[in-house]
Amino acid sequence: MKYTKATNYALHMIVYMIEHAQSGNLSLHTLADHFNVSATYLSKILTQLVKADLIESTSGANGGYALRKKMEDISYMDVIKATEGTGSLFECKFQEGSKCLIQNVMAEAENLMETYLRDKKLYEVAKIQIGKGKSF
Amino acid sequence: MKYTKATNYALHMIVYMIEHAQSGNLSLHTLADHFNVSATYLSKILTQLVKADLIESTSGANGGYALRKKMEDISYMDVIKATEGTGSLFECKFQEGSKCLIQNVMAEAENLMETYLRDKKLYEVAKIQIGKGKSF
DNA sequence: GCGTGATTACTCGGATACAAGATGTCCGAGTTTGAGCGG
DNA sequence: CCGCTCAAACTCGGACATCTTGTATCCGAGTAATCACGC
Repeated sequence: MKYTKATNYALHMIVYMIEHAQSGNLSLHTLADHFNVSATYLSKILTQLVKADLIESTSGANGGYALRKKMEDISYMDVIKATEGTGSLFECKFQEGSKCLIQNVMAEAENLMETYLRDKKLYEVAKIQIGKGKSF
Repeated sequence: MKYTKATNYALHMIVYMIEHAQSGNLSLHTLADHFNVSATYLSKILTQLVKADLIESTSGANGGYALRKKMEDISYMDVIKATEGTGSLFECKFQEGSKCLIQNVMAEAENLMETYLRDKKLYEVAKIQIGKGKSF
């Protein structure tokens, strides 16, 4: 099990959008160029972020993507859930519900990671990178 | 990202082997029957556990699989590493090494889960299930 | 009784088939802005 | 100046194509115990 590339893109995308939050809408093309990804593919990922209410999109000329949620509040977990989907990492195939003791332990472990990532905000990274003048 | 079925099987397999540790070697066929999995497939998983030095296999008549590592010491993480492979869950595709701040945070989160699972031993589950007379 | 060989009960590993999910492309359709043009 | 149309600049979503990985099967080979048989 690995995090998908989509998650990798999405996280960097949000950081980039935080850095350029004052520049108004960012077009798909701009983002795709900057990250060197195909625009059509990137649009799929951004759509996921839109559905998760992290960003919003406006179509038509001068349209594009912009943050929707308050930038200081966007956590790693927000983004990960959007791209990886909700649902536990481990599911016992032998017993239904939470009867499986192994599954309970695994869930506890996942929970640990999850709360950590729910507290960590992407804003922190963006701040630092703005200071350094870095782009991603 | 999800844990694979193989991990699910492997964890239950180890618990079962702890419960039946006194019965000598457990044949592939016995295990496959009990968990209702094809023997050939299960053998692949067990081979991974052998390579991770968690269990040992003896071929020939009366052969089979038995625990190698001290049963009280086998952690969830031992098994997971064996089946899922080592290596981080998240790898930044833009920057090499640990230059990516996002990756560092993700690694920290993973580390949290990992240490938890390294402390948790499968022996605990086996003990409880022996008490209940359960099989998995 | 004692070697020797065959049989039986096992695991090992490569090759391969199959399924699912991640990755990526194509294209047609909808939406908003703004420029151009005629009245 | 107003209103109309039209093109340009955008995003949206479905349908695919492709690649990778997990899941699973088949089969031939190797290994160890045990049984049978002949001496």
